[in-house]
Amino acid sequence: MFNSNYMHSFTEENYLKTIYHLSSTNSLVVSTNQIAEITNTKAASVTDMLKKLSDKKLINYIRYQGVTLTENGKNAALNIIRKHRLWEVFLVEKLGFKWDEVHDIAEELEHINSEMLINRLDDFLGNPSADPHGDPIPDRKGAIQQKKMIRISEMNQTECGIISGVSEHSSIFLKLLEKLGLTLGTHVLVREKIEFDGSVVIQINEQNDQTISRELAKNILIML
Amino acid sequence: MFNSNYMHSFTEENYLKTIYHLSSTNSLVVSTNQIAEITNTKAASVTDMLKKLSDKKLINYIRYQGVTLTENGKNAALNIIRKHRLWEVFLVEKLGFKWDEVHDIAEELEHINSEMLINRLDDFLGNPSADPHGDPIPDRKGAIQQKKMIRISEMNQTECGIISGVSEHSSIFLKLLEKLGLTLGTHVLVREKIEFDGSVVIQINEQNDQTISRELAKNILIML
DNA sequence: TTAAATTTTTAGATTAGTCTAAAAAAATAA
DNA sequence: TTATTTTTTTAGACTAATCTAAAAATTTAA
Repeated sequence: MFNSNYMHSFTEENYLKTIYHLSSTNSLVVSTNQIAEITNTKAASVTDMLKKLSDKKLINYIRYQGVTLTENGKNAALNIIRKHRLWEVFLVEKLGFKWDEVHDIAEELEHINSEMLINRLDDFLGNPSADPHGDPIPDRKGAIQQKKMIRISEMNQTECGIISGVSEHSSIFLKLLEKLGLTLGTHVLVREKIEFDGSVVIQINEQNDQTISRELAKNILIML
Repeated sequence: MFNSNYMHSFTEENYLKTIYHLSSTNSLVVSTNQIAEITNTKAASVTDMLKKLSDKKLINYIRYQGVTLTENGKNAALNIIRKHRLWEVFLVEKLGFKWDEVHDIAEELEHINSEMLINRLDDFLGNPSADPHGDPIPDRKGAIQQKKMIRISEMNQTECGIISGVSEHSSIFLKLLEKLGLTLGTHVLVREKIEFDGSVVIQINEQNDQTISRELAKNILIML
């Protein structure tokens, strides 16, 4: 019953997901060491798994040269990401979790295997287009509409927009944003950019001004 | 992160659940072969796992003599059963699944590890006392209030009651009950008991009469 | 453009959960 | 109460996913 043709093991799924994320945030071609770091394993273990995923035609793999996902591999990865993000919406919208509490639980739920389940969940949630962190949710065919967003650190003085995403998902970061009132949907206007340390003075929701560090400004995504 | 002290592997959890079920439906002491049959493994594999569970103090195990659950083992089993049944309620009540469709998905969901998740799910569902098949849901302390129920096959002529549970959970059986209008909450009166083959003539919801086989009558539970 | 450093792969071992075949214990029957 | 059958355990092997140590390939630097 478990692990039929079109199914992949828990571990294989995590590798595919990792390769997808690395491939879309860093270089298109992903290296063994990059994967080892994210999955908390050793390079030797990664090599073994890459051979296996390559045999299954889920990745394009050439020794010493890194990997890319095949069409099948990409679809599998997007499906896992779809499940992860839908479950996150469920946890926040229906069960009252905070946005910094849902990642680990969704990491488990994303491996539950039932297309019917996930499509019904999707409908139950009203077919949301983004998860609680603003990340887009692939539809049932794997199509993902990536909104064009810009980091606060890349904005110019007097520019403004709405906080629509984050590029860092750690609980410590999300809790801080919450405390500073920098949650999704917040209106941000750039008052001043401090050249010395990269910090930015912003106006929040057309009210108070606040200075945020470069580290913070780099990880908050704005839709203009 | 995975499998800390108080956590058990997917496989260990399934063994504990199986032992609990066998212990409460058959004899208190469970045999190696019984477990092998339910878990679809060989007796030799079961013996290996029994040693492991015994080392972890989850079962009382004496070679050649079968096993019982320890207090810890019983709590672990009840927690898995709680999760399984709450997820079944979720699937039926919130996602519109039918009662014969939820078992396999709940088999996967029951292994998701988060006490907070399951307690919030419990609240979200309105703290149900039974799952879609009428099986009682243990509370967060593992307490389970077993309703006193009787099989239709054990009822006498002229006795009546409400269908409140089933002792068989296969899709084929549940679909049949659905077709015959014998779902939970249905009122049943015993008109006649056919001695020859054990079939029973029943009146359904104070309306039409119907004859059901012994096999069916044995697996429908009534609250008088 | 060779030498040094880094990255990646191979070789061989380990663990969890499973298997088959054979041995040991217990239950049943003659 | 001995012989036969059944159940359970042991012994030894296999697979997936991991590891360490060492070898091979690639990249960087002198």
